[in-house]
Amino acid sequence: MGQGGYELLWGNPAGPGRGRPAGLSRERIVAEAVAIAAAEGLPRVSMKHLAERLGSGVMSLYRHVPGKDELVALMYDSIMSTPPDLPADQGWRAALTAWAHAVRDLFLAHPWALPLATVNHVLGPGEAGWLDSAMRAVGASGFATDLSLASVMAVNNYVGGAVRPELHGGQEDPLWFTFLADDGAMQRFPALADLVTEGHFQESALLRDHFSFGLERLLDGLERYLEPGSGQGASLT
Amino acid sequence: MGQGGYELLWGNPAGPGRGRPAGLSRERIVAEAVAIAAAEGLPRVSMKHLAERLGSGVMSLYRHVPGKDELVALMYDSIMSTPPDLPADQGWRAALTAWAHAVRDLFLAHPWALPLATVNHVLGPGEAGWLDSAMRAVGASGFATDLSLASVMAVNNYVGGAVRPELHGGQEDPLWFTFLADDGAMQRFPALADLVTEGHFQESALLRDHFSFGLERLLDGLERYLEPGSGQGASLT
DNA sequence: ACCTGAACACCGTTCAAGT
DNA sequence: ACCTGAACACCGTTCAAGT
Repeated sequence: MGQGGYELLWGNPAGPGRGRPAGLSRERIVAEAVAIAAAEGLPRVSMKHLAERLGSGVMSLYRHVPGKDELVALMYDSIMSTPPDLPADQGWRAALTAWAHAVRDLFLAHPWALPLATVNHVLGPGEAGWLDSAMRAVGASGFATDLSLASVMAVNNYVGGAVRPELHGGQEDPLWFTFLADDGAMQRFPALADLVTEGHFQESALLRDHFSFGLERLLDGLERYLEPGSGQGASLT
Repeated sequence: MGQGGYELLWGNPAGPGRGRPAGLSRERIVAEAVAIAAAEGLPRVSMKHLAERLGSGVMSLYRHVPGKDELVALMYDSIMSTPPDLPADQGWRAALTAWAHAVRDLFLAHPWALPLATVNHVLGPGEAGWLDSAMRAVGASGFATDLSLASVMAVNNYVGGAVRPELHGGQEDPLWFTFLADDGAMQRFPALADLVTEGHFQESALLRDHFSFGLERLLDGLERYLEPGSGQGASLT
């Protein structure tokens, strides 16, 4: 216990309402930090800039938040404060499909959050709630917990990777393949050059197709495993 | 063209050998930066610290590299300088399996590089070579290019997400579920609490099982789509 | 012409001075 | 006791002084 100072990630929501916003509060700080990240990008979230936006002194922030790292953790968890609504009576596949698209929507709405997901962080109550909702939805079909977890993790892992091209592609600054579209690179990697000229890396409609295509394949594979149809039982190893 | 200063990402490998290492060179700078990231973590890669390690002045680095961002791009691409060896005559599934594990090994060997993959970056020749190797291996089975791309992307996206828990779990400081293992959280998320007590988030053997499990499901789904067995043709949409 | 130290505008956080 | 400004140890990069 007492891991660093991340306790407040799981702490009470800043106590019962005792009057007006009264100036600074943890909620207001986190909300403003999220707003800055959304509007100007995560690197612009500095204690100095944040305090300026809140009309307070820099050091006043440290009364409500132990430090920058914990603030970022709170920002990340805050965007997952409400778990998604999942169809309860249409089976595990419909539930996981809805869940996957909810995760996708979440990261499309908060592009700054995706790199944070790939960094070693503390599981907060928000993220735990999202995981829990998926586990319950899959578990409702009666699978063993380890099998449910493996399935949820597989979908979660896929989505985390698959949102990435959608975040970067289709925008005004397609950094990614800039150099592929040029001269010598075309000759070095002919298999890739075709794809660039056909627009597979830039058109957002194609990228969305890729997201759904991979998700459907994964769910097909899970379905074959979870509901073999034939006699073989379903065990993890 | 002239995108910022990332041209040198695709430029010649620093000219023909003209004598001894002679002090500073782009290769030496990038290699040392990678060594620092491996030993002390990416945040410790600062121009000042790097120059100190190289026994040079800070500003001398800017003679060989436009800036920090471009240096990081070069670091990232340098770890993919040699594409993986793939089995050439055992079909697309064997090739993609080998490729997926090679990507996994790459990020396990360079944990600092995974967050960079999720950030908007310029495709370098190294990463292009890895993609190209996968495209050629799958294309050899005769699928349409867009179908090959969708399959390679699906596997790539899955692996990028699935390596993540392996990087964080199984180490001495399992930050992730620290608070799940405690008191009230267990009651809020009972479905998750079981998994913690059973060790699903910490034991690296189980995490490796998860990686393979999801990959096999995805490949099963791709196989059913690419080789239907029944009469239906294979088209992307 | 080439190289690089000093200076600048930042950053997160400690520490002690203020009330 | 609570709050917060000044100070510290960083950071990447510009700019002009050095050779």
